[in-house]
Amino acid sequence: MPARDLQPAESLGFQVRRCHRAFDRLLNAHLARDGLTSGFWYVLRALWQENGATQKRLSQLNNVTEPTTVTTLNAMTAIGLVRRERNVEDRRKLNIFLTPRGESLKPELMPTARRINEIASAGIPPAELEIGLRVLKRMSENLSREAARVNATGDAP
Amino acid sequence: MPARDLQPAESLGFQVRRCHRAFDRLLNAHLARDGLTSGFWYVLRALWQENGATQKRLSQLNNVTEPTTVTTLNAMTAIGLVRRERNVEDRRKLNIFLTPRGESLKPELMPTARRINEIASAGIPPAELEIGLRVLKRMSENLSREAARVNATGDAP
DNA sequence: CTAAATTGATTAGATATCTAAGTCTTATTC
DNA sequence: GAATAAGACTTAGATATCTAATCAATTTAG
Repeated sequence: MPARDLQPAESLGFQVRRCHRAFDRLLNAHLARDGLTSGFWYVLRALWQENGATQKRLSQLNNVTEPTTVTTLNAMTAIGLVRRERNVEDRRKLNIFLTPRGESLKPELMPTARRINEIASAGIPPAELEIGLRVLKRMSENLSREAARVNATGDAP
Repeated sequence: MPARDLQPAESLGFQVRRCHRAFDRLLNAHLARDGLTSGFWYVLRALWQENGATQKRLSQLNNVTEPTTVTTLNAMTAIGLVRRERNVEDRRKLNIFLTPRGESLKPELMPTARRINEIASAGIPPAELEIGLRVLKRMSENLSREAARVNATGDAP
């Protein structure tokens, strides 16, 4: 039997994208009141966990490219959320540190993040949320591995 | 007991974003060979299902704003994938139709989409994939509803 | 039946993201 | 140990996306 079309509604890629847009829009709507964006948010969050991370490390944590991180950090430095510090052992590296202002946003913003996750999760059994999270992690791994392979082997499909 | 920090790894919003980046990168890498982008892809897919949809309808299906759809359709029209046709009953509307070229991409691109979903799903039990899909759909609904509410009520958190 | 509100599409301007290429530093190799 | 390769960051240029404001057609209310 011929495989029937993969319907958008049944495509994981489609639904992940759709869900991402929904999260991102609501998150930005909340952050905009403080003059922040979702891009800033993900960097702040990484630094709250791992203050002093390099730009490369931040890129990996958020799964964005290094130029994207550069742009975001430029904007964040300009408004005084973070500062860059040249690493003395390896002068290629820059370590990124939170300013007091960057630190101080944590108690204000963490509840927002929690709240948005709660809104998203409403009415979904905890056991299913846990599986959903596991599936997302595994898919990210699978896709990143394939992207690395494609890059390495010069784009074999 | 004070709620401990919501770790990025355990945040649905974070993992959805991360996974979206991974999907989008791999999809774009494949489409780039045909001079296409993931934005085109989602419009094509919607039209394969619902040829003649209005721009507003396409925006809703893909959960992007109308200006985004306009930009995407301009680019797609320029390279001859779709054409716009003024609706005669309601002249505010434009119906979007696939050109023969737009039609013809389907048999080439559908297997690619299927393949990327397979890569993403590797090693995940079907039952869990199904739950993952259901969770994503429900979260999209929850978040869209909240975004609509926030817009309507003038931004009450 | 006209004035006001709503709707679909667009334009304008901003931010985020990507790829490709460039700079400077460190590591490797002959 | 000088030449070459690799690594971390940056710059340049392109696309996608968003919000806010505008335009034209239709619907709704007085």
